[in-house]
Amino acid sequence: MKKPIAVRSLYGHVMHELGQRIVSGKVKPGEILPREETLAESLQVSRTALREALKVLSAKGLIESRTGVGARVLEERYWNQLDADVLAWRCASMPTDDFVDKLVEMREIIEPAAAAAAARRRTAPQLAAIEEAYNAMDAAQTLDEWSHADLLFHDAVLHATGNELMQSLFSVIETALGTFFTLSARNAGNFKYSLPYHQKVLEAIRRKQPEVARKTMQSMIVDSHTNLQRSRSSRTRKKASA
Amino acid sequence: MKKPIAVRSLYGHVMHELGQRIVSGKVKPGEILPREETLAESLQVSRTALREALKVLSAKGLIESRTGVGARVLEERYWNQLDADVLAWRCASMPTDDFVDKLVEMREIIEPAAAAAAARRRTAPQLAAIEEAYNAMDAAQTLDEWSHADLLFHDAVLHATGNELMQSLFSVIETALGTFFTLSARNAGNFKYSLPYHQKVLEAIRRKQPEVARKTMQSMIVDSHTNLQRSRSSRTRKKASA
DNA sequence: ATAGTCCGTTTGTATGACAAATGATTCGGG
DNA sequence: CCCGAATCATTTGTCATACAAACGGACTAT
Repeated sequence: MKKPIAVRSLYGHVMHELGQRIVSGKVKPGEILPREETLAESLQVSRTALREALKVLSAKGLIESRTGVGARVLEERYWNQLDADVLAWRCASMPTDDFVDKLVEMREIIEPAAAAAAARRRTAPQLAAIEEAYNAMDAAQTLDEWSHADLLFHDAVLHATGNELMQSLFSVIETALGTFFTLSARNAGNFKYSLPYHQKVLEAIRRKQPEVARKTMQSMIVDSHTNLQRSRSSRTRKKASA
Repeated sequence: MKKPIAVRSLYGHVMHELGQRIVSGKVKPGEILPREETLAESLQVSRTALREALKVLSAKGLIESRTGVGARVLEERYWNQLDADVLAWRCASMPTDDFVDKLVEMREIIEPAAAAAAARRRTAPQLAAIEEAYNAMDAAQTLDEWSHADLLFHDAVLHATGNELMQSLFSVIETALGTFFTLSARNAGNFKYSLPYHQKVLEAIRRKQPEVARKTMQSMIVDSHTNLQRSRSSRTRKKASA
């Protein structure tokens, strides 16, 4: 789930700006950022605000500051790739096909297992939350309403596993679904095509049938991936004919 | 893999102290921390250092600072549970059996899938890295050497998936294995008992046999979980007889 | 050639000041 | 008496400045 507040403070803007520069590759791993005073000046903020941004970027594993040397951009293997901000920055410009595939692979690993665990252990209120999300999906009139309810559904399933480590993976699912909605926005005709899948998952979790839940969730993801590839190839064709 | 530097600066100490207080439950979600000036004084640091610690804790989703109100501890669902620090704080005092089970569940979901993906896509250098780790495990004389090599092995497998999102889950495996080594330190007699499993995983990845790799990894985790439960029940018995 | 020392550079920490936002309190009108 | 609006105290947000500490390269003496 999203953090309560999403407003960006001054330091937030700076962090966003620098984070995006790093993730997008405008500054590459190994490079040293300009010294704090210079950076602060070029970004029009005080050194204090800049330093808070650098501290957070450092916590996300993007940079490492050392006395007397400066802030070095770390290699990608040190990046906190599951961090919601890092994921968002990678999707800021149109995400690579390659990256989309990786997101889907993560979903294929996480969500079927989560659905199975939820079917085994869900409590009544957890089931109710899933059902509520499903009903919202059913009632959705616009793509926006649908995508919001869809996120709620998948979050509720993760929550129903009763394993909070699982739920922290929501950032990955959120990014994957967000990308999917963006890419498939043009063929918005039948955005509710996956509703039956969701219903089957809900039913399997209600009836405590782990393997049914797992397989159905698996099918849903594979299916949505297929759809994505279709819209991807049409995009390619469009590009080639242009 | 660990970050290059592990030394703790002043702000690091403060962050560690406050983070542990929150994760351990000494201050509970919903509570407001003392005002910055007071906190800084009681921790013997300047407000500057304190604020950097608070910013990072805020980035980890543990707290939320609001002007005129103070820093509120957020509910656990907002915590960045996969963060290496948060995981470490949860294990700081002897981890709950409940938490260990959750770690194992994550391993059961992640690692078999990772082993399968690695068997499908590993490059020659990636395989070499896994093999090197295996050889180090084989040659290990002490529990320390073994655990270090073991971490390298599992990290190399994650790396061989070619999916960097996968590799960021290493923090979970690291914490799980670390806990395992701690809990099973007393019966350190045959700490190398899982070597054959590792060999089979290595071979399956070498021969590009995804399903063999998946199943073997799965068995290894189940087996180590069984071992853990054994040492856990002996601990319980000891406690009961005391 | 090499080890040790010096020195400039850059981050780390401390301090003091003010701006901005929040929530409670007070005041005024109905 | 009730309710809304202005006011005020409190707390974080941002800025500016100063100095301490660590790092790396240059320089020196052996």
